[in-house]
Amino acid sequence: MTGSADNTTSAPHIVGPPSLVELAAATLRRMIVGGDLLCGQRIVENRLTGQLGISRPPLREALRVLEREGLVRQVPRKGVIVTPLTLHDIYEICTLRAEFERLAIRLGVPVTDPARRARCQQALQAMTDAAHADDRPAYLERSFEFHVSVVGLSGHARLEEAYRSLQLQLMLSMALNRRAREEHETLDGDVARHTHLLEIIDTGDPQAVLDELATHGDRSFLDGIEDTVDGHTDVALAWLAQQRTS
Amino acid sequence: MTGSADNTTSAPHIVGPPSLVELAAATLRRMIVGGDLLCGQRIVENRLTGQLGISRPPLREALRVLEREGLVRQVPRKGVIVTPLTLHDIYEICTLRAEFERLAIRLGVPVTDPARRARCQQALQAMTDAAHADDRPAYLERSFEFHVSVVGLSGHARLEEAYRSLQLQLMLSMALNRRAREEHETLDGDVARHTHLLEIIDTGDPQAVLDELATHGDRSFLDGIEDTVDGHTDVALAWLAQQRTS
DNA sequence: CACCTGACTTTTGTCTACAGCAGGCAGATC
DNA sequence: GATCTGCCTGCTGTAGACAAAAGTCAGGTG
Repeated sequence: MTGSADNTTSAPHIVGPPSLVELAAATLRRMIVGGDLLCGQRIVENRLTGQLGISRPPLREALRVLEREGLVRQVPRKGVIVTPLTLHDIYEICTLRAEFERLAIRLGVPVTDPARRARCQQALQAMTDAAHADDRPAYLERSFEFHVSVVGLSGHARLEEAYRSLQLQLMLSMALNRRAREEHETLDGDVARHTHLLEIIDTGDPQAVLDELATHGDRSFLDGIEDTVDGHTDVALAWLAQQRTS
Repeated sequence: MTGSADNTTSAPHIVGPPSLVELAAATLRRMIVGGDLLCGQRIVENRLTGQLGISRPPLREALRVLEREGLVRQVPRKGVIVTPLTLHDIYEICTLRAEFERLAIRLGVPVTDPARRARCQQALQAMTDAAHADDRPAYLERSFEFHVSVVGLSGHARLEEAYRSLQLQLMLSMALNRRAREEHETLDGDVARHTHLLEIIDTGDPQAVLDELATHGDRSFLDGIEDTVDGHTDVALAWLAQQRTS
């Protein structure tokens, strides 16, 4: 009626949000999961403002966001540190992430909305492109988005958000031993595994997808992880042992 | 070695954190779930600074926190509004919350750590006290904490956190029709139901707890909810119909 | 009479500045 | 020589102020 006929899509923002807060949050996420900031390392606000070229208020807001995402921990009057992960934390992250994936598959397979399926396909394509370009940082992000899109098959935005947070923390865990990321030689094999996963999803059989997911995970980063972290809970140790036997 | 012998507990902060951000966030949470701020209502920062007696930076940080919790929605350059809930949102919130509870029970029952069991008992006691004092706002908060403590039986802090966020959004949903909160006559009956739940937990049978939870929910707030919200997805409508038949 | 256009007001986004607390270090005392 | 106390630096927490963008309303024009 009042013009603007192409506003049918419910896109919240057509043009990227120029908010310094989100920019800073995104940059900090990359720095943390990329290993530029180590677990337990203290983050001094004034230090980062100079590094990012912004002022303290937006940086502080970004840090609040990252705190809610579980990437940093804020102690009042003391400062903020990159979340120090214990073995129990890693156990929590991995198991919950798997449970969320299972739940999403249970709710979202067989796929009803073609748009969701298309989103997975698009993410997989982006992954493939990054693999062919041998751009490992980009590949990691694309892989991240693909997994999120798979969880998005459930149509539950809140589940997707919770999963996104856990996935970020998983990447933080993986950053603990940098070695595991180097030995991740076969990007193409990884792409093949994900392509296969999407194929199984297309069959519409939830159980088949769950079975595939059970063996899908990349558990190489767990090698020798108990030497680099503290917090050896008994349940965590039992879980770790079970992960290695299967 | 260097004195301070009683520092065995890993308490992060002995004295409460006097951070204005957390204070403001807590106050805003109460205002939102209490119905002082309605869904979709716009929040003007300067308005609230005068109301809370604080400055804008801490308020903005608090709003970022609440945004991550799903209580408010921030649109760049436009402002922040209380999250407008659709029927599909309510469907998401209720189903995911139930799934998280089921997951927590599966992971946490039978109870291994006595401290977790004690926490539930303590929360239940606080609920009972609030019921006897007929303090409904306090009862709502205590009930909230009890449910969180039950999920905490799983020992998964991240699951507990995700559940806490969903529970908050559920309270936001309940605030949609204020009538449901008034008709909530029998506080004592509610206490009895929760006491019964804890007793079943003590039996150590997860399936029994799941069965109890299936009929435990307070679904009265769903009455006529489809008239007060938009976003009638087909899955949401189907779920709503199913909720009423069972 | 309806619509467009312009300036105005309100509100958000950001920056700079100041107050208060925590940790470290030097000096004095036992 | 060891320990305790007082200062001192640095950082966080908060406040106020400025600039830019969006919404609003009045006025003019077709």
